[in-house]
Amino acid sequence: MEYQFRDIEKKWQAKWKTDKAYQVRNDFSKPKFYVLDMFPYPSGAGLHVGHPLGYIASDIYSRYKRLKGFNVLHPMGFDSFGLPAEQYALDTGQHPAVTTKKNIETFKAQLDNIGFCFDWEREVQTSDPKYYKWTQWIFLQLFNSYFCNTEKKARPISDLIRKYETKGALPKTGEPVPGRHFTAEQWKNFSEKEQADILMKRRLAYCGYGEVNWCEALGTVLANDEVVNGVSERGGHPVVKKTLRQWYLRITAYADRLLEGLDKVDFSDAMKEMQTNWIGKSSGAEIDFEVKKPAPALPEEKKGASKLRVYTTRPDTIFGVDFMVVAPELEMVQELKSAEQAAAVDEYLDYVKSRSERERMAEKKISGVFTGAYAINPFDGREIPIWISEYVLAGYGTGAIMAVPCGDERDHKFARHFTIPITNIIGSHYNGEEANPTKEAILENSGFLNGLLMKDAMEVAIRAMEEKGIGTRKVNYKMRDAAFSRQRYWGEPFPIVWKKGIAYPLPEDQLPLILPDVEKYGPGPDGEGPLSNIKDWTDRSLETNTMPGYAGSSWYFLRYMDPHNEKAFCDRKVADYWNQVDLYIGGTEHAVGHLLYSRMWTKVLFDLGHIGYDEPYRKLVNQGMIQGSSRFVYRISGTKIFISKSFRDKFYEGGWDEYYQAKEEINSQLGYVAIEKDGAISYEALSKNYRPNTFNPEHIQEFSRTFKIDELHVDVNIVDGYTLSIDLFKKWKPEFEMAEFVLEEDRTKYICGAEVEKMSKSKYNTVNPDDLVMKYGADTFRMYEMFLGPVEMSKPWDTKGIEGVHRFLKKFWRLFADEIKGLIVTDDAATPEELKVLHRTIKKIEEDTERFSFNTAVSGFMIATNELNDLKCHKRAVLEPLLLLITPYAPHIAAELWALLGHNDSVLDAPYPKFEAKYVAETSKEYPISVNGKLRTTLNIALDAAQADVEQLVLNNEVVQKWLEGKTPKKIIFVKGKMVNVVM
RNA sequence: GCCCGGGUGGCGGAAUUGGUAGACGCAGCAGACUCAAAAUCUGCCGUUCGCAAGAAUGUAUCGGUUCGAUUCCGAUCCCGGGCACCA
Repeated sequence: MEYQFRDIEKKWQAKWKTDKAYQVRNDFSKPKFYVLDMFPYPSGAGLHVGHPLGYIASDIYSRYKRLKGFNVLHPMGFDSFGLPAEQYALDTGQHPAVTTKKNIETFKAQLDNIGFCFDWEREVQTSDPKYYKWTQWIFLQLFNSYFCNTEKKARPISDLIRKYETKGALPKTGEPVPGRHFTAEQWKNFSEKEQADILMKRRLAYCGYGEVNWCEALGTVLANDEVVNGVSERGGHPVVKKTLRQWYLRITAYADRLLEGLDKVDFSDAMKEMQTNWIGKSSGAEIDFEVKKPAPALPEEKKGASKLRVYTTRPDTIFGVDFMVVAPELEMVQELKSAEQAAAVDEYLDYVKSRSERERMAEKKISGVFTGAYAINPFDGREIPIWISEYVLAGYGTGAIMAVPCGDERDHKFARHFTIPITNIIGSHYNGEEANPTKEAILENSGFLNGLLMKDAMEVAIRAMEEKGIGTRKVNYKMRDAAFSRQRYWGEPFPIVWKKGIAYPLPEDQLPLILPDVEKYGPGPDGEGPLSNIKDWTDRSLETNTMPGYAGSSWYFLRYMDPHNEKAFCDRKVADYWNQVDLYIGGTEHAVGHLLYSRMWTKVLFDLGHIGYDEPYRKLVNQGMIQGSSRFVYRISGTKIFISKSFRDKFYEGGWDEYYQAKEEINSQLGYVAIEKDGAISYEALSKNYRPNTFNPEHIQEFSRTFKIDELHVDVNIVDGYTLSIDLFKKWKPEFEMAEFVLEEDRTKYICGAEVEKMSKSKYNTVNPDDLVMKYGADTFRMYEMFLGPVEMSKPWDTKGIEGVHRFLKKFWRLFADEIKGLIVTDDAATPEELKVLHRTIKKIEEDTERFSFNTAVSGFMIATNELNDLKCHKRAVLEPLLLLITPYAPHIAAELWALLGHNDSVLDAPYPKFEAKYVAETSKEYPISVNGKLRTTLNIALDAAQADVEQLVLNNEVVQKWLEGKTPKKIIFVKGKMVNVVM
């Protein structure tokens, strides 16, 4: 009876499917455990070996928890709205729904092949109307809510309306500002449009005009996290700033709670830091400076405000301010420029406009211009020149800064560049060459702050400013509200109707608002989405934008709990039962996108009372990326001659001797002169490899040149390690059919070059899990992916090692069954030694599985199998528990053997073996004995021996005596059951 | 530039967090079985010296704490990831 993994796996997968073995019930009586994988975007390329890594880890953990008696929810679905499907539709005219459906089928087949325990009855697809009905519904919750700043939570917008109707909106202190503040009476007199505009400024999902990241190539806006280095994350197209009507999520309102929430969840430090940096909280002060304009460029009546408000995190440096900088985009620049500086300022503004976001980021040139105006330092009356420069961002703080060159690197460079005198307020901490941003210096030249430590001066300065009424404490965030609309087709339509410029939510009973079919997927007029091409749609005045990719993924974890509910996104009782995701597995690439959005949505749903927790994921594990290990072949340019790697190395890195040697060897192997004396490719080499009808001898001049070597990616699947399979290579592509090969000098192998790169089709370094499952079985594949190393670590894929894991499973099988005799398991009683192996293994596997150390757990199975093999142990008492231990890792082989052992129940629900310490207990132990920390010998010592006896035993030992040379040791150290150290 | 990780054999990686470094696997070498191959099994496998027993040395580099350091501290050098005019 051999290990027929293919038959076994097929059989059990079919059985589990008909038995609905993976069906999960909302059984409130059982303890629950929720394991979730970040669901995939179903791309056309299918799975490669990198994708299942996280799924295998979560699958093992789910199955383990199930054996431990938990009701485990481990669902899977598809993030099926998104750009690539639409791009594909644009190119081919195929409806995204069609291609998406096809891709999902491929994905599911591939996943099932690996034997995951997903309950497909709970599958969700974000592009399914039954699903996006609730995405739209949650959007309406966001639209119909505002963030209450006193309670720090979302509340229904109706509460706000009631407040406006009864109390209006008046400032707590000071004078009301027209346009911002109003009485209840005024509110009632506002037109509907005026009221709607005011409310829009508070809604959690709101529509507004703003600068957005516009990507012309994709024809849509992108959220900040979708833009990397000034180009789009997907496709790398240029991105420009554009002012457009857009929908936004008021995620900034939740900045503090998103930050605080990080303390309650188990994410890696790196992940927490990425989110913290993205939110970018800083505290400081806003300070008003009086502005003095000597010769205004504008007529007196248009002069406007005469105050400049800046934001700073270092109010303690107020006496070190040597100039002010205002962002060029700010309108107040017009008011600030003086008559004689007006031309220079205008010229600079033109220059700034001409520069793209990309240029600005790529070359950080120091540039700027003096406005002609001065600010007055409120404490010493000093006149401070006001400049404009692009290094100050309009969108952060007040768009204006006070520059302290001795303490800030950028200010320092600016001051140096424009030779602005620098005031030193930190004494010897400033060396005149470089700014020093320290907070530890004692202040000098700082008026009433003199002699104070900077850290302490901060408070003193803020208080003084508040007393004078010229400054206030202020917290700022780098994070901006998230752009929430896309001018695309393949996304959720907004359940919004526009009438006379007012956005009305669609009534709930009209959801879902179904995405209509379109004839063409191209953009509509004025940069609007494809939906604007549909007459029926525009006739109904429906919003023509669609929601971005992250809409559906922001709440999907809730839908899995109650996927077929048509009355609610999820029943409250069910949501309470399954509660938070106990374990969430996915890549780090979603750190500042998906994870932040989904945390925000959860908080909103919590605030509005729809669910009972405000963090979606209790623990997050980031699986590493599996990189591709690419292989290269080396072709002499213009020929079909491929040279093995060592020749390329000799040509590239070797000296003249190597060069001539390599050349001779190449010519000798080919049997004709391919490389001439002068290093040119011979006529023969060229003509031999071109078909006569395509090669014109007249072109000989053109072709006769010093040779170059082309480096070509070769499909890793036709390379064994580094050795190229020449037969397969010739068949791989028609153009290689006639290829000639120069082998290594032993003339047996063609060796390829190698490099670690991202796995991708174009680099021919992808490995399809289907092929490996076919060749070695799903169980081997699962265990091998885990064996590769810690789940969190990124590592290059190496197919070679899979043999070792496969050998192990075959050996494991042979503990139970024999080729000739069949099942060889006996009912004999286990020896103490065998029980020791078993219980040591139980302990190890359980600990390793709990702490996610699946690679060492697999090693543990291998060690146990080797040991039992050595002991020739084929006893049921030992093998049965071992079988249960391995079930989460290799469910198919476990199920088969479990059945062979005569069990009728399912191995998936068998009780997990219990570790019993008594079997591994020892009476004596071989102790390492070291002298002065150096290992000298070992001694067998009874565990219950008194310390004095052990000391005597150690001192009497002849090896120890030899090292002591008759001297008495200073002390003898006993390391808790581990070793004994004699200190001289 | 700033902030996180991390540097261990030919390779992937272990080391219960201060206690025999290199588990387990791959690759390699030698051998057994076989007409042969596959499969399987056995032994060796950081470096140096040695026939061997053994000894010395060794976890990026240098220094420190300790009876004892891959682990803790300081400095330096590399590699990976994130952020990048956020005042």
